[in-house]
Amino acid sequence: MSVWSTSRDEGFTNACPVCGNRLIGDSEKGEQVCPTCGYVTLAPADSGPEWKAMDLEEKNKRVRVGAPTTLALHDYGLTTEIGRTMRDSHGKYLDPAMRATVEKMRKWQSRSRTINSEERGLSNVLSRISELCDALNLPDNVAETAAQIYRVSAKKKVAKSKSILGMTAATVYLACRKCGVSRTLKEVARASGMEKGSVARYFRLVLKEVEKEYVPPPSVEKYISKLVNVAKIDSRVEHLALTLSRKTSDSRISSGKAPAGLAAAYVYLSSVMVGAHLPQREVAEFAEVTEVTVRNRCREILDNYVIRQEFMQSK
DNA sequence: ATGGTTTTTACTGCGTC
DNA sequence: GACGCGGTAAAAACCAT
Repeated sequence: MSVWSTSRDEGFTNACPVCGNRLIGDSEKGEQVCPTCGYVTLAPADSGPEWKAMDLEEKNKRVRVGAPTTLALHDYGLTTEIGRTMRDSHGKYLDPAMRATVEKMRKWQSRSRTINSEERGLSNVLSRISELCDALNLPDNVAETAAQIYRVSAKKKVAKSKSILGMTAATVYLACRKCGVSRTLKEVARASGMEKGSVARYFRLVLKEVEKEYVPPPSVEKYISKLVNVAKIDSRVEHLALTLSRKTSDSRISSGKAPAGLAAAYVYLSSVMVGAHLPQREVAEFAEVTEVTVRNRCREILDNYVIRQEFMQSK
């Protein structure tokens, strides 16, 4: 980052952005080469008009749409280019094979540079977002939503100098909630390899800055369906759990309680009533809560409602 | 930061197979 | 004995203030 944002004056004593080693080379020509990885940079001060003009032409041919060329070209006054001199860092001419290689590199370099750094960063994050969505087996619409959220937060500068990992996890989690897909913060955190707490922090940030109003977590019903799916439970159990949940939707029971725990309780109760009788242990495990929580929710449901036979018949 | 609420951890006792 | 279940106290996590 510092490499890209330093001013022209001090930009020449920098470390290689690829491997971190100190760059060496001809500052008069404006070229600097990394002795280790071969990274070459050309200072904007030395970017002569001839190749600049060529680049503009090339750009106009290749790029159909995008930011104004001046903006895209100049990278805020800092640009990276592989020189055309075909000499190595000691001024010696390169052999033909090396010339070809460098020529190829230069071509790619110039192509990739036609996209400005902001867009490059954006596409990087967007691909990370879709990776995370893949890992979580999320449907396309969630990935789309996540991408949209990130675009907005990038535009609003919320993502500025924030961890890419944190932002991707937060946007994906928010997208899940917006789409009503039941993925817990825990699951998203696990898939992204982050601490739950830090994902939560980023999530709150994105929620506050990008999504003006509060997005409620998925309903208990959603959790029930998910739980039944992942645990491959009889659909009769699901049906009963859902009716049970609807008939007893009550602030006394649900307010302030983790939906996953409630869902587990409904599924457990239903499994007993239907005769499948899953162990609490299993239901709790699939719902990612503890047995204690399942018991507590069960007790509260049974304390507040008399569950009559009708529920079982009305399947 | 704090206090209230919820969840988890860890442990115990009970009945049944 | 092992297993499933119910309960409890205390720690930890969470959330609004």
